[in-house]
Amino acid sequence: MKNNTSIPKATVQRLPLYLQCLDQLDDNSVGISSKKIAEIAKVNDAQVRRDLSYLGTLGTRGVGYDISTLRKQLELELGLVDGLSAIIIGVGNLGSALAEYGGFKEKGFKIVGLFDSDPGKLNKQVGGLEIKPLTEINDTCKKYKVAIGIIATPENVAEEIAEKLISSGIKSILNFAPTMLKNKPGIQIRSVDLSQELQILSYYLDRAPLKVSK
Amino acid sequence: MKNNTSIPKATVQRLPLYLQCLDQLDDNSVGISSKKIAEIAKVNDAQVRRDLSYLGTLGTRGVGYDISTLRKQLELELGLVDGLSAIIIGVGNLGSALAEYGGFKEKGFKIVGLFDSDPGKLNKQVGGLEIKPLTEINDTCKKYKVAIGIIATPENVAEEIAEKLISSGIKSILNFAPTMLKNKPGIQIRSVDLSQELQILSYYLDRAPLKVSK
DNA sequence: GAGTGTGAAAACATTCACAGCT
DNA sequence: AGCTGTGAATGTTTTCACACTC
Repeated sequence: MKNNTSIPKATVQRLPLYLQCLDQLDDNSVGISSKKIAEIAKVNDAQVRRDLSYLGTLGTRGVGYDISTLRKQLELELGLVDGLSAIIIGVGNLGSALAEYGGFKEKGFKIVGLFDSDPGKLNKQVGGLEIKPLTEINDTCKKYKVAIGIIATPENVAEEIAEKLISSGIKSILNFAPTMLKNKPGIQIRSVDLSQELQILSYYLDRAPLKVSK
Repeated sequence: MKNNTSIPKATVQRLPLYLQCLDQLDDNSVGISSKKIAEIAKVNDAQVRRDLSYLGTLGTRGVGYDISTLRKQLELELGLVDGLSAIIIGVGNLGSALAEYGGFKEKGFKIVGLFDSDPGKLNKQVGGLEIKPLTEINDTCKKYKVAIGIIATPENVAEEIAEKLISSGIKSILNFAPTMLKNKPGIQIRSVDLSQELQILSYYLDRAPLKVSK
């Protein structure tokens, strides 16, 4: 399929999942079928084929997908090829955890700055980086062409931090503070609210065995 | 609307969001309109009304929703009323962050146990709880009727931890390990993969201004 | 006038089922 | 025989638009 039209949102959400599936293949196999991916990702196999077809004609009929080609294409489509830089604002427990989280580098992201408003934390090292004051956000963004800002501050300052990030040229924000940031045009915001995840689980508690509207 | 039919998945995902919106109302207002909620939650206002209508007839035409009634109903529907218990397995950076994360108690969840396989961590206190060995998971689950298990271990042990949790009677798992857990019938699993969130943001980087399929 | 609740329409997403390639 | 890619069918979600209530 020729790729002019843009990829559906629902598909974009699953692409990282497929990438994860590939990483999880223990054996050194070379090819994989949509059925196998579907099994690991827990989705329908037609779904996998349709999703992957948005990336181009990647598979071989009767055979399957070449793992290395597929991985490359997924990374390309997701824009992971040239190691995006990110900074973390708020180096409390969560911020530290993120700073030391191995998964980011593994997936091609580079944390290039840690920032905190607490003077007591300045110059401390976390995950190999020194904690800097908020005033240096702008410089770091310029210097490293930072693509993504990760907010791990308390909720009450998240909004002003978001504005600071945007004024430093950042276009994408991953927000861990449990607050809804205001919409800014042209800025991508994703929020991960840990409590909300628990709340969703809570809804399905004990109802799981009953028929739930798919 | 009488509520026999079950609430759509997409709606369930948004209910915690609406709850968050209410918490965020700084002023001591008593009522709120779907339009206002929509603005904060960044969704369409008809969506808000449709979603809330699944919980019953909560609003008053011409007036709006009573905030306290609405909050109560949201909490009821999500099953948050009787303070669910959760345990955390893996007390590394992320596990510690979760253990000390205030948002959980605030939203009515109670962390009642921390577990780690590292003997060096045993008996240390984190967030007011002592770290226990994995062998005690089962006892704690029974004693506190633990509803939810939170996995914050390295990926390579996540699967076996999941099985241990299930065999201790846990029906809902929140998985932070970057690995796809196998499906178990009757068990609810939600995964939060931090890298995947960044990857999704990465896709929309610099494409945001272009027309992206909604 | 303001704002809900909801049919009906539109948009989007998933799944089936099979032709076509290896 | 096995597996992809994709029309067509189906299912789900969102949005419109308006009757109805306060």
